Amino acid sequence: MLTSKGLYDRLLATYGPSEGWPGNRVTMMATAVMVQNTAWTAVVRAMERFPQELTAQYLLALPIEELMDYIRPCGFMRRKAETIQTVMAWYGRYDFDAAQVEAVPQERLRQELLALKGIGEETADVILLYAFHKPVFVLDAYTRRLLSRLGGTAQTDAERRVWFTAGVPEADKVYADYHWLLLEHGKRYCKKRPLCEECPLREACAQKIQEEKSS
DNA sequence: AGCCAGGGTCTAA
DNA sequence: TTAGACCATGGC
Repeated sequence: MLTSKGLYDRLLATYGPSEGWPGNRVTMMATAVMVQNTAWTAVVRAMERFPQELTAQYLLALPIEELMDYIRPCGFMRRKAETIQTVMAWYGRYDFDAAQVEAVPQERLRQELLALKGIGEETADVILLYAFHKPVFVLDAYTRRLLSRLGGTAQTDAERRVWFTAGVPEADKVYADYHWLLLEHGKRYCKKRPLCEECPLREACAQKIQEEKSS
């Protein structure tokens, strides 16, 4: 079976280096909430509805109904509007100063984020990685699906994390690129089974594809 | 026309 | 502790 490093190299060669999560830190955190169980195109449409650039202070000062209206295209607007303000209030505990946040150990930050209503493991990890440059490997629907199709036998997220991080430099830049590459790949191929014929990873997935055909 | 997106929370058993 | 309902909207 393909190794994690092999997969990373293959994806990098295919799609090139990532452009990272778009927007400044605050935009990044807000869009991380907006994209929960939502297509990225909806997030883009929501961002276009805001009358100005996002800052933490602006988002905190917005009446909740107004914030809900801006993010409407993303769905789950009641919950997400509340969560966005909750995250910004959390950022306020550090005086909206990224350097202060980054000075805190990764695991403690993770616990703080997980304690916020509306922030689960994936969103917490994405914020740690892309907003505060902590070396966290992010697991999401795409990475789980792809690992399974490669023939991975990991049953839990802990096991999946071990597989993905083995043999790969433990650096936020690498994890960020890797996560982004997995998404780029997943959006193009793994969602649509017929496209497997032209997928750059088709040999690596061959066994799984065969199993599906025969069932 | 229905299915599902880069999830998370709450509740019931 | 785990499965299932629910949250809302838009793209395809």
